[in-house]
Amino acid sequence: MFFLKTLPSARMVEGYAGAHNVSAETIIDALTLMRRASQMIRRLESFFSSHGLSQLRFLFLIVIDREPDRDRLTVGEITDRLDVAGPVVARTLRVLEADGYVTSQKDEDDARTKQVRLTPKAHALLKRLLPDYFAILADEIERSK
Amino acid sequence: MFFLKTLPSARMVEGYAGAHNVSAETIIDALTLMRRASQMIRRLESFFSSHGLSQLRFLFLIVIDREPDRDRLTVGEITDRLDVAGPVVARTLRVLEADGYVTSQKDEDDARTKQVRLTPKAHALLKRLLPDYFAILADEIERSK
DNA sequence: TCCATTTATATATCATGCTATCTATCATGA
DNA sequence: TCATGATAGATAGCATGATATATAAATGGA
Repeated sequence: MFFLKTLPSARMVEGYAGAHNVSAETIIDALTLMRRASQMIRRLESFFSSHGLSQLRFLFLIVIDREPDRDRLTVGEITDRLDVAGPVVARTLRVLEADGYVTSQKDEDDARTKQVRLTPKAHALLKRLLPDYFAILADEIERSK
Repeated sequence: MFFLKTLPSARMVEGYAGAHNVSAETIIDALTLMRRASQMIRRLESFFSSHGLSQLRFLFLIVIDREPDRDRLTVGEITDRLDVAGPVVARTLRVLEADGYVTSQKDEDDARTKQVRLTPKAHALLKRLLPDYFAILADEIERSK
């Protein structure tokens, strides 16, 4: 998350020592990118929160759901696809399982690995949330044009 | 922060029910925006962390430093400029004060408000960090062109 | 004047990110 | 075959975001 409400002007950026190597415009572009993304993420988190989820829990479900030709992933495969540390995945799994969105069971060939799959409740939730999710993304892109 | 390492393809987005109201391309644009910003923010946090700071602590100092014609801000003014909740500002202030980057004192006219100003140590730190900060922003913009 | 309201900031507590470390299981080569 | 190292995942504990609430000072109308 980026935490500045009002970006500096190009003049202000130029005023800072060290900004002379790069164009102030480039700096403003970078700050604008982070600001826009942060506003988008705040809105998404608020949306997910109103449905008892979070962005991470939603994406956790999505990466399983979107896998072609498979209906389950191991914890490690989920960790590979999500940009968070392993322990966060482990805890998120515990929460999603407690909430009845996923089930997990030991792999029968390798007792170290755990297979995670979505419940019907999760499929129903995704089906319900995706249209609004896409609508928010589209709206945020539109509004900044 | 956005937590997906690999974005879905346009085809995959189209495959999801509800995506038909908006173009898959728009959705990909939004996801790309969040992904790029998140990578940028991760890199910045790592940079700040290696200097004993965080993005928030850095921006806290910046908003005071960049104020024209003033060398101090109240806690409320800092909260107005930063996109975090009040209690986070209060705690960040405590940390920055303990680290010797800011000093604070009660306003003499209004005992409720507290004036915060940068120490010479903070000015020196900003002067040292800003060139690298701008270089990272510029590099991240370049790399995604 | 004085009590009710507003304003400025701090405290308490929770949720969730991180790194470091642990346990259990598997694989391999002397 | 069994000790060594690699791999999968979980646990411990910290840092820092959020919301709800408390405290203290200023303000303003009866």
